[in-house]
Amino acid sequence: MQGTEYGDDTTRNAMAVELRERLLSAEKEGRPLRVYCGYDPTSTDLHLGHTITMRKLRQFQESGHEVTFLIGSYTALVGDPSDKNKARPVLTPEQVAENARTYADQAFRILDPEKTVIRYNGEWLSGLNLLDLIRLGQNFTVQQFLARENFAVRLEKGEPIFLHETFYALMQGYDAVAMHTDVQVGGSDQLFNIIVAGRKLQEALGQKPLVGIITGILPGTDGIQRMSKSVGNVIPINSGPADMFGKLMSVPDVALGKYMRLTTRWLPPKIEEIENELNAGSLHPRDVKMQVAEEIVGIFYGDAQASRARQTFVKTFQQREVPEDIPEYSIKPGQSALEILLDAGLASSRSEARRLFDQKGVRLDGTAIERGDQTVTPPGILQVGKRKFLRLRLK
RNA sequence: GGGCAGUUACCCAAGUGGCCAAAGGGGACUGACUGUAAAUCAGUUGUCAGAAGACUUCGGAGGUUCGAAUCCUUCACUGCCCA
Repeated sequence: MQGTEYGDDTTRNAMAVELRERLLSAEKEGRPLRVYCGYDPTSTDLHLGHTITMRKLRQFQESGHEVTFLIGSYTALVGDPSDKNKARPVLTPEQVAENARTYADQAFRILDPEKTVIRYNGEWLSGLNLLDLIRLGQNFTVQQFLARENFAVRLEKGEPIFLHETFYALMQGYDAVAMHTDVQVGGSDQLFNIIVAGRKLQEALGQKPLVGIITGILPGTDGIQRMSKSVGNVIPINSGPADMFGKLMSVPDVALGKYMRLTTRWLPPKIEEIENELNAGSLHPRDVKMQVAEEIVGIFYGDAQASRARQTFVKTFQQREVPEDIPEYSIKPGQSALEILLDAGLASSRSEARRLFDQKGVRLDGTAIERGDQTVTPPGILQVGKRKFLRLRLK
């Protein structure tokens, strides 16, 4: 139960007991537990936050249980109200299909492809008719939904809560039923969907209620808010080793503990020791963060890449050197510096580009270019801000 | 269905006829500094323009006015109260 987080100890203990019982009974029956976690394809990228539950799934996998990576092709059409205080814009089936396509590949950076079952909940949800939905709804009261914090908050603030948002929990609960789930993994924001909706529906439909494994929530690069695409604080799995390393380094120091606990492979005693030394001042937060970054990049890209990413970071940002892998740009004759920025996508408008020049944010081989209408003679390295580089050359 | 309130830039939010490209906060960007792309401090943050200036923007459309984010009409959406 390491790295889990329930709202209260009673639930936690109950779940621990149930998990133990379930493991025993499954063993007697000679079958593996059916474990799943669902992911809604609301964007094309999975991010670090998603990987916490994926690593839990991996643990079950390694103990020989049957793990399903469920893509919420149908639930994504509704949008989970759990992770937001606002209604989520409804996605079109085309968008969902597009996003779903990329998910499985990314998931296999963590999960064992041989042992993972991939399913889409449209499989069974699309077959429900109105009567089925009514029957599902008979198991819940409006009060139960209004008691949920995110709905309560929105109600309080006078923000709209659309009826279809309440379907989400029903749909997810039905997923558990459709797959005869023994164990469901999810973040603590899923507490209601898992513990209330899933278990209740299973019981109502004559199944043994599942055991919920509730994991902690990873804050995003701002260090405070939960990592989520809509907040814009994500570290995507596919961001590449160097970029992932950098993004990890930009996470505020206060979030270090959570990152160590939720995303590294380190064991609790090691983490505690690090924290003690941090508090005592014998370890530097920056150095710890570097270790964390290297560890996490290593999980996804391997140790060699991780150590290269670290070196690149040190060179670029600590020693202010130019990194090795930078995009090239071929200058056209007579092209001004401003036009290069625009054309290379380093500025989105002429005004923005001009501001960068005014703020001395554009440098050629280390010397600031004062005016955008200057022309530049390649070869040379054009730097915009601290982290954008362009290797200029003549066409 | 009826009554009332509201819809402002990336987000939150002020502004109720000219001084409004529009306060403030958040975010983002740039710089300084540093221990890091953390923290802190300063600046920038509609577009086009080397300054002056011009143009587009305050839910949509239309109107009143020399002049509108601000007034009127209408449409759409949201909340609250009543049914």
